[in-house]
Amino acid sequence: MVKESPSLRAEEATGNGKDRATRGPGRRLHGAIAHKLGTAILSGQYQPGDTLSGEVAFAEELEVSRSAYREAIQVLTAKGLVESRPKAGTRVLPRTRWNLLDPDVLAWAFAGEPDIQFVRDLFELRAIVEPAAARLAAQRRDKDDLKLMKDALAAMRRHTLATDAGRAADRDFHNAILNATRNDALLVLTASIGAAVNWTTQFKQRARALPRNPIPDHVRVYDAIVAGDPKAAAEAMGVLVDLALEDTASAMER
Amino acid sequence: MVKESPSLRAEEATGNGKDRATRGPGRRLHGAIAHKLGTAILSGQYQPGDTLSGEVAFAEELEVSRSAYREAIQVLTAKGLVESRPKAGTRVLPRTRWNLLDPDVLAWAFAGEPDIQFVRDLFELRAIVEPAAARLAAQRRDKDDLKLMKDALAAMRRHTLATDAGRAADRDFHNAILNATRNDALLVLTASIGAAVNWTTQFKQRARALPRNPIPDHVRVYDAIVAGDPKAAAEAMGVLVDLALEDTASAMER
DNA sequence: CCTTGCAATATGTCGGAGTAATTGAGCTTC
DNA sequence: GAAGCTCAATTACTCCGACATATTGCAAGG
Repeated sequence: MVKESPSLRAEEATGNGKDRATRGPGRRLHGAIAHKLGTAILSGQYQPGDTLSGEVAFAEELEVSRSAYREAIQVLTAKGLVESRPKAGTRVLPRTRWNLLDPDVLAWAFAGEPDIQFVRDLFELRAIVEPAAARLAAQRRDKDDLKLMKDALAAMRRHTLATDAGRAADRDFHNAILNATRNDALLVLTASIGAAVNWTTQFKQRARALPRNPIPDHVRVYDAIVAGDPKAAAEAMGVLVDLALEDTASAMER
Repeated sequence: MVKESPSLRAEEATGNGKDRATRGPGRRLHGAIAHKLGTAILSGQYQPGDTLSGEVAFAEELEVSRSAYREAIQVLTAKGLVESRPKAGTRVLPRTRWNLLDPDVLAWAFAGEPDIQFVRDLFELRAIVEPAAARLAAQRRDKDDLKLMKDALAAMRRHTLATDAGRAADRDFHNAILNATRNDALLVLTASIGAAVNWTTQFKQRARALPRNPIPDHVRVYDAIVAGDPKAAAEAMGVLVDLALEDTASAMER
């Protein structure tokens, strides 16, 4: 048995409890374990069909109690990543069983080197859903929705997409659109994907300076929604997503 | 506090272990608890902001160990339904935090009387995604995909939608289309929604005899995909979803 | 080839020690 | 005297390790 000093406990031992509670990988110990195992699975370190042999062995290796490990496994099971059966051990399920749209799973998928094919799938889904959302928003928005969009747009103008505040404003803008659709299912879906994709945006930023000014494209979407023109809103959002895809794709190919 | 004789243990006490293991609400004890609490939350029995006060109190009331209750809470936490913090108790999160696209959450949502608005949201999402999926399938399908669709279609003809086998064939047909898109994200999303919606299909069946023969509509989709005509495939799938929505809506209004 | 017994392993249970956060009392300040 | 702040006690979650149980894969024997 090799002591690898997994540093799961070490994090706690440093007494830096505040950080762990506010923005650690998982706020709690089992959350940290779930994060560790989740990223290992998503990164392909464990293949579907592999077995995480030994409840006790794992608990010892990670230097945590069996309870903590068990609760982490419950989390992974709840997200469809693994399945535990007596005697057989805990096995990684085939990819089709994974809840790829779960925010945590998405976060784990993008924790390491994101799979290019998966990123493309996500953008494709986004290209399907977001224009449709813009269409619905153009039909159903009220004054409050428009105000939220306008404010977010103004914030985007003030800061740029290179800053945290700017990216937050971008998220706010898209969220305002989703809210205007009055569709909860659409909201949670796109919010999850958007959050994950924004991870790749930082990626993109790191690769090179922003190649174009995104404001005019956003304004076109906003104007169409204000005008209550569903067709124009969908088309404007379509080009927005396409451009984002282009930028990300070219950034990842280098 | 009312004693409601939770009967979670009683199920085990009857010695009917096989049933619980094969097709119970959740295969395991904590799964059963998660199902119970999950349906209670989804049905609005617990409102967002409410607190499930007391780990020990709940464990005693349900007559299970604290560990089992705790693992169930982990599952709910993983799905974004609740959040546990020391001293404050376990609180139900606002609806926007829920992973509404999680298969289990969907199942819980449809366990009782499904919320009409939510069903409409789901159909709306389906109406957005499935035609787009058909479009992609028409572009990317290969011979094996077509064979799967053809077989499923034949099975649908043999059995009707009134039988389990027929509904399974329907699912196979749609899954074959999703597989042909070569997009995993699309696959898991629509599979989840489809499964949930099929719950309402049984509902529909219970309400009245099937009002129309669904085969011709399916054939139109199939033909368009065979021909490699994306536009026609998307349109044909669009009418298919619309008709399903109509049927379900009229069935729920009575 | 099928059945049966064994053993390995995950599941369920329990109670206690530890820890973090809320609450309210007591104090200080204006 | 009222308002705001500090701090400690309470409270509930969190983690732990050992024990009991049930399921199942595997192998031996019919």
